Amino acid sequence: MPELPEVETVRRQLEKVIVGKEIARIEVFKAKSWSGEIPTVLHQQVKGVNRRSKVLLIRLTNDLTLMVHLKMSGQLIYVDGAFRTGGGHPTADWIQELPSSHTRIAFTFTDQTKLFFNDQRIFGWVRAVNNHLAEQSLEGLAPDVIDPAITAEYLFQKASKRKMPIKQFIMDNQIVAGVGNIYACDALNLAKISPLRPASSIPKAEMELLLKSMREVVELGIELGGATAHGKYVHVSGLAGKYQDRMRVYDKKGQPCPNCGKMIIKIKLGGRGTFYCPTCQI
DNA sequence: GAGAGTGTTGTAAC
DNA sequence: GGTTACAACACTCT
Repeated sequence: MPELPEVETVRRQLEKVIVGKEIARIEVFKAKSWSGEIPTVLHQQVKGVNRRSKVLLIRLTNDLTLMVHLKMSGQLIYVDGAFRTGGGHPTADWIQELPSSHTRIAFTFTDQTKLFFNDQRIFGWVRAVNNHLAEQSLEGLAPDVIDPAITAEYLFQKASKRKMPIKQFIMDNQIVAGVGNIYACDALNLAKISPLRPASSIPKAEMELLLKSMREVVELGIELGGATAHGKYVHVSGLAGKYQDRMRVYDKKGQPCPNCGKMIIKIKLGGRGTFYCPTCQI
């Protein structure tokens, strides 16, 4: 689930439904998914919901922050009585009882609404830390790709000493945050740049085009509520996103390239599936 | 049964 | 010290 647009979508939906609510109860079903002192979080109100890269920051009244990372398969699902909130269309496997076998943590608010943290692969986590610690742990993260602090000049400079493939370069959170595998593949296709090119070989003008392309696909992703890739087993706050219908090359091996109509191929790069068009991405 | 999956992090080797 | 490569995390689906 988590690419930046998915996390931002969750953030926006959460903001609408949990700000102002008081946490009455926390059930931890999987110890590995949680860290923090539960009593410090109880009876606190949610002040706001922020995001930094792919980390959600749920701010509480006592200067504590609940940091949430969904990693590969996490979901935050808000349940208000019998209905899930949001806007959009529930998917078929929504008709399930919560907590489910993948529920790792459940928050209950004083008005009896609930927030479930589901995570199939248990890579994700929720941490209750004080604000200072939260900031500290985010220090190494570069600004988001949609942050004006990221400029083509900055990327060009950073890339100048890097021989690593450009795709790995733009997915490096210490360079620029928020570009995951799907959006990296799509941005490179939009910019017509081969994912294999060494980062240092990209001239400034092309870097400008690449940055513009990264922003374009990420912003489209946010607009469409993120992607729900690989069919059904991932949802955005319980609702399917629509970006998957607009993906350019990701998961489209053998299909025609949106630029030139030639066939998209799949390779492995840095251990990750990488889709691109060898005809026009050069 | 093998391999792959939307993400990070730690370690080891250059 | 900077950069790069790769395994590991744990589980489900193809």
